[in-house]
Amino acid sequence: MADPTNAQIAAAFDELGDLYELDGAIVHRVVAYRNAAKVTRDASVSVAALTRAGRVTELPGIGATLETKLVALVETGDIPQAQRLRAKFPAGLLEMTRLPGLGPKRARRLYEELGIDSLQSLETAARQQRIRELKGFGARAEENILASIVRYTTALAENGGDGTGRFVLDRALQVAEPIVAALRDHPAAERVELAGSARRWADSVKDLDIIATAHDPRALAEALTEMDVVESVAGIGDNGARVRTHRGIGIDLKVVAPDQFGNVLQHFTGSKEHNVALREAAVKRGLHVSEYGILDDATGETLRCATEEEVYAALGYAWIPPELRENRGELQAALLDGGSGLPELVREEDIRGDLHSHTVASDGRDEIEAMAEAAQALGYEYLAITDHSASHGFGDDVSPAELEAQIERIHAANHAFDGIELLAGSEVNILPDGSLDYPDELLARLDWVIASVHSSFRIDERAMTERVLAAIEHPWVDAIGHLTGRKIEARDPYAIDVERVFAAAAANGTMIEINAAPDRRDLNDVHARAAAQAGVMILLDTDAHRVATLRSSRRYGIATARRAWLTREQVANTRPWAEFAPLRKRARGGG
DNA sequence: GCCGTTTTCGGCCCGACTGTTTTCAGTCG
Repeated sequence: MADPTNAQIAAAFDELGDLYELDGAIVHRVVAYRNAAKVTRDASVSVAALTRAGRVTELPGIGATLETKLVALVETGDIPQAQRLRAKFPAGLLEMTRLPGLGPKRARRLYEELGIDSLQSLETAARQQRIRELKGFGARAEENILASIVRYTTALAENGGDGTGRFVLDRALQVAEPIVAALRDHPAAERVELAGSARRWADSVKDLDIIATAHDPRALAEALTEMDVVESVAGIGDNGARVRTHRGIGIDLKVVAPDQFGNVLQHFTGSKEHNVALREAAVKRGLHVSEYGILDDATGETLRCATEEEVYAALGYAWIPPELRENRGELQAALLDGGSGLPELVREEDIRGDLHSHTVASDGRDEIEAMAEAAQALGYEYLAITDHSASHGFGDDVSPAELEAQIERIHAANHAFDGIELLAGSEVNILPDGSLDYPDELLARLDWVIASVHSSFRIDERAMTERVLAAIEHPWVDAIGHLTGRKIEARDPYAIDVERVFAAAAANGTMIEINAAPDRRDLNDVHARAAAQAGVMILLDTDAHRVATLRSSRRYGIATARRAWLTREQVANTRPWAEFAPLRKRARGGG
């Protein structure tokens, strides 16, 4: 049996936490499981392998008890305590706790006192007005439960996902950025900042938080509610407004006092895990952090901060870029006294070229020349044209003969354009057996080859890993594209042993891209950090299929790189062409 | 269940909101 992936282990911890919570365990025990799930999900090495090596308690939040459970999970595929609790609580009960407003305590009472064990029996009981008979429940509770069930089930039907209703970041920013700009332009506004997971550049967001200060808070709140994008207003007052846009995304505007702006912005930027860790560390120094200020036990005074820099400084830290605020070591690194130092993160303007783009030769929309002009407009020194290969299908495949003609076209364009190097490339399919779909002689004639998986996603982890390793070891493969194939909020990554992949890529001098397409961002932040630590040269590519995305996608790749703690040096295509060219495997004698 | 420049036991971030209460538990972010 294959080892469970980190994602599978994390899911097992989450499930056990939920089950223990239903079972009435103290909250700290439940939190311990949720922490362990997150640590596992964020781990850059195989937690199963660490468990086998007897080293898993080196992970923060994993102690002797969880180690025992991990051993059982790795060796038998399940955890005995989970089996026991699953028998005790029906699966429908866990689903009930996912309804907003219905937690483990109340769900369990519904189960024990009314025998309700599913969303269906819950709905029936609410309609029959049997729930109000329970002490602590009333008619309002029945209404809310029915409304929650409707929202939950329609969300499930609409996005086919888990009903969490998250938005890929670019969709959310398309809404958020014009709103923030408009609020900043409003005469009543002083400061307006996006907060929350959008400010941290997370893969997806649930809703949008905007923090502001204003001469006339009410006027600013009204300005938001009157915007065309707003579908409905859930609330408005002197402290802000809460609205829903036509796109279905909720926006919470908070207008706060200027001397607390830093506290509030820091609090609502999160992440939750970052804030909890920040506060726990502060308590040990007699400081209590909240969105209103920092209460000092010694003086009884509350420090209010107009800026985030003041908040972090008061707690002994350098200001931490929002992309790093995930409790992945950033607090330790930011300590003013004894920290190891935060990395100088790569920036959008550091990028000097793009190594993955498409044209009309395959499924792109624009011609070589248009893409070249767009790249030049971005100040790039190089652009690789990498259309799909011979077996791509969808009517977009490029036969070997067509590729030969494409090489000529690209080289001709390269002569026509001054100041930019146009690379004749290809995004070659990695076939299920690990072979490529062009002959080696043709691959050798190209200036650049990026190899990707575009078919047979569901083969098992071992086969997928061997498949990609074959490409990594291939002499004419310079880089690997979108390694895990995930589509954010739409398609899970395929099973692949990223540790083996990164080790092989580092050993072979094969680069791995962060594909910047906003619905891919693949490598993800955790993988990209692990890859760089393993010595892999990271690329930042847009996979642009048209002129516009050559620019517009780039910042999502940068965001992932920054969330991965990457510096400019760790991203290969921050280098000028003269330095990048010899880094290609084919230039290093790889062929 | 984890963890240790106040601890191997006794702590574990902080506050708002909701609905049901008459002082609060549960839930959420």
